Amino acid sequence: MENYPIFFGTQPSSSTSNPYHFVAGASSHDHLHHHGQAAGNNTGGGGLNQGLFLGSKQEEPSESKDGGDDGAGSSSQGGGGEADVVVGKKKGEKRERRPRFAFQTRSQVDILDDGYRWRKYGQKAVKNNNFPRSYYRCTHQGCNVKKQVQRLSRDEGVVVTTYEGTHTHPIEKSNDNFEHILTQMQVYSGINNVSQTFGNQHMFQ
DNA sequence: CGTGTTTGACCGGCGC
DNA sequence: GCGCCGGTCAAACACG
Repeated sequence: MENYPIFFGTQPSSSTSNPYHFVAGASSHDHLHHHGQAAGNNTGGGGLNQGLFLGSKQEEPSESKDGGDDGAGSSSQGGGGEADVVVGKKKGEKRERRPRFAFQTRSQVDILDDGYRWRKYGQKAVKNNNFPRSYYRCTHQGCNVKKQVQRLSRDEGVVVTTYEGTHTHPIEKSNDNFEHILTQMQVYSGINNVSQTFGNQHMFQ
């Protein structure tokens, strides 16, 4: 994998009941997007409709592709939380650029349910990592959003999730877990190492 | 029977 | 040009 601008603060955070701990990467020019419908759902405490996170794009000179152990070793990366992906098939065709957003979570489970339905379409063992990387695709028709889930070999409690693309449809189901996640999600923006905690979903609109 | 997972093959980009 | 490596395909399989 390339060098994603992921900020990763290894906080010891063993805060108990919640299995998820977000440590997300974002640039100083945060441009979070919200795709879910505004209405809440009838789950009482729910009401969170969460779209894909989008950061600002920032080209970054990738160092060495298969350099050191990616993820675990290289923790000093700066920049936005989004990288452009070229999905060009033919030379004549315009190359489609889709946003990427990578973040890391502390989770016991590999699959964190973010409210969308994902279909697994591949799994590969990557170099310098004992754990395989899983490839998922959104099952909604016409929605090309993909995501990769990878666990760090160094710290198996850390799961790196990389979203690619934006959902063109509202979220399918509410997720109390994800809402709970958001409350503890921390974004390390920029060089100042300023962390910011999401307290509510108003952040995403 | 519909939907999602598993898993080896295949392919393209990139470095040497 | 060749080989490595990451990403995707697709057929078989599992499960409700």
